[in-house]
Amino acid sequence: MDLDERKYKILQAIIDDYIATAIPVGSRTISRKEGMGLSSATIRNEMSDLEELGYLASPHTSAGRIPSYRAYRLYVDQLMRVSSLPVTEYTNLKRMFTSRMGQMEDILLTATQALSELTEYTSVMIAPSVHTIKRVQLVPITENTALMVTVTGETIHKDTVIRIPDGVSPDQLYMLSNLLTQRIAGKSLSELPEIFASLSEELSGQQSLFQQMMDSLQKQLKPDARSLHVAGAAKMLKHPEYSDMGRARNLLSSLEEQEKMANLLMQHSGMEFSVAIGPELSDTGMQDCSLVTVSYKVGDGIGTMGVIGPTRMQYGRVLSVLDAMKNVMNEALLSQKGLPGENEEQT
Amino acid sequence: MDLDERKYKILQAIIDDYIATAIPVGSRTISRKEGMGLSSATIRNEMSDLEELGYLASPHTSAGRIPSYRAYRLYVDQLMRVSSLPVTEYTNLKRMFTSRMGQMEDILLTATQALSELTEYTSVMIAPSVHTIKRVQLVPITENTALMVTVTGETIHKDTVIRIPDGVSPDQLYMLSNLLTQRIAGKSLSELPEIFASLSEELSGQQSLFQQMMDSLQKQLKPDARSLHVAGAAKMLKHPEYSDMGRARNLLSSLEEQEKMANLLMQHSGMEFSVAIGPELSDTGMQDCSLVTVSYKVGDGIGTMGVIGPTRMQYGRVLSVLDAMKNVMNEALLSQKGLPGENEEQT
DNA sequence: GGTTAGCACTCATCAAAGGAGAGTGCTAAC
DNA sequence: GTTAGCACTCTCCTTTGATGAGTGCTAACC
Repeated sequence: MDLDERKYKILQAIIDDYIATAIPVGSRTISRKEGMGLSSATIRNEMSDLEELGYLASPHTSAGRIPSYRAYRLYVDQLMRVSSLPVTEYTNLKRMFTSRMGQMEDILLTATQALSELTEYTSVMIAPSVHTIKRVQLVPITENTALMVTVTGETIHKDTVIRIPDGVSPDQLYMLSNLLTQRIAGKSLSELPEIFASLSEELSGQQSLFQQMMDSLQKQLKPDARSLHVAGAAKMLKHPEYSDMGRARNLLSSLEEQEKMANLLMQHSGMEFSVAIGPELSDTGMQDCSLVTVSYKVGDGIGTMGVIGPTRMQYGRVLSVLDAMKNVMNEALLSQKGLPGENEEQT
Repeated sequence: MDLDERKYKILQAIIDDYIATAIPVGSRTISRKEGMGLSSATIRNEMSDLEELGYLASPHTSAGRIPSYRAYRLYVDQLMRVSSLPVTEYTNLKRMFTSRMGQMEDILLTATQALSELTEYTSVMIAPSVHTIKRVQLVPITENTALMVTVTGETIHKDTVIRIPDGVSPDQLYMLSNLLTQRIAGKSLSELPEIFASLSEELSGQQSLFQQMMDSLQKQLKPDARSLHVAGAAKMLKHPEYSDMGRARNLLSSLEEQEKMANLLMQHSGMEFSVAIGPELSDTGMQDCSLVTVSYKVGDGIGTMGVIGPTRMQYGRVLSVLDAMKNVMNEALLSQKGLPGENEEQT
């Protein structure tokens, strides 16, 4: 079952070649490769073995071989070399984030677009989900409505409209906000129910208001589809595997289903790196794609970004780009706090 | 130069047919149409005239004719009949908005998706831009930063992170917010500079803080690319005009350029309806598309939504869908305020 | 004079046929 | 174990011819 040294080498050469060209690779192509030193006939025999082992497949009798999903799995796990991103590219990337970057949203948007530009594939990103709250404040809108602003980190905040019972003044809302903030700050989602329970005893008569606040807090702490960014979907059409219209449309439709995509990414959340190949994505309708993801941290929140491409993906390149992006984003998010002297890590 | 009754009728029949089928229409097809009562030969003569007048073109000698951009212009301006949306579809549409709709964002998202579903084209939407402010509030985040929340309407609000000078307490921020709100509420962008001038005299020493707030207010009042929604881009691939990969990619890339799209929509902002056909869109890289837009109002803000499709677009249908959507959105946004009894119009 | 039937002509589209090229599998020799 | 050689397979491309839709023109018709 195990492959010997030579088979590994040949398989790697085949995959490398196929990733680069997208055309089935023949025995002669490999035998002519630098450092191979074997005739095409020998390669042919080895290829035949590899096919039997399930690593290669031939589209038809007299085409070359193409790697199977299994081969890509092996490639990613063992054969691939991941070089770090060239310095020039890395500095370019960094520069994109040092210009007038404002909000979290801007950073995510820029990162998503850059990811797609650098890889020539589609990129997806979900904003970090957060689990503790720093501050809650009610901002009056009309007599009977207020905006509930939740600050969950230096850079992340969300809002919902809340209905206010009659006869509650703006100043009362302010007091309430302060009280709530005091009790809630630093607590996690699971602790909220007790806090609310004790609070509503203290401040009885405001049940409906509390209930609303509780509900929206819970909603806000869950990562939602709205925090999903997708960039470079059109880039997929560049790759020959999507010259078939039906396939292309399928893929693009999947990418547009924000909920689905967000869930998919969430599944990989927290994993430092992860690579899902072809059939491993079958429940998402993207059977002939691969998804490479990395997670990044912002404060105590974890976000995930990924690159979607054909199974014949430049895994090595994509991984190095993602790794670089993770670093650059971290730096950007740290410096973005606007608090020189408070940065926890190196600049 | 003017066309007689019969030419109008024939041209209309040709355009209708071409819009429905996307294949060049021949003289026989038209002559067989109900209520035409002319032989193919006669139609042929008329078509020949129409071609000379620039309303028709033939892809090659023995294909039928296809309408020119000029013909579509004429069609939209004079020939087309816009029926209002069938009642069943309208009620379906309404139902989508009556379920648990929360924020403005949700409504926009739903509307954009529905628009694309109903028309089978791509839809775009920008959130209403606003010109007066109802309330400003600073919410402390850390020692040195605060979130500036601006409420500009019952449903619209934006936020930016602001840097706070040392030694300003949360309560001071609250006071400041109230003072600012008092002075600013109901004023428009152009009046802001004076207000700030007089305020900064009163509260000297807080120049940098004021400057920041001023800057972000101005930024917030401008509609930005971030408020753009696009839905159903993949739908374009369904239409035969985009079976050519290069063309399809061009279009999809354009759709991804949020800034460009937002600007394009802004150009049509305020117009009740507008239709831009083919070459009229040439500066956007979508020469062979058409864009139909309508504007909708939310409070004193005006938003714009549109549908992008091939020049061979079902203009009548699209217009009626957009009109219906405008109404439904208005209702949704009114009822969404959560203030029964305060609705300015019928429910 | 407008309308129509008839006919020659044009051109895209489709299917069939044949050649070229790439690649394989097998066999026999090294 | 490795390699050269060769027959064989199958896709891809081009050519060819048939089909059919549609036009433009002319001459006849009302």
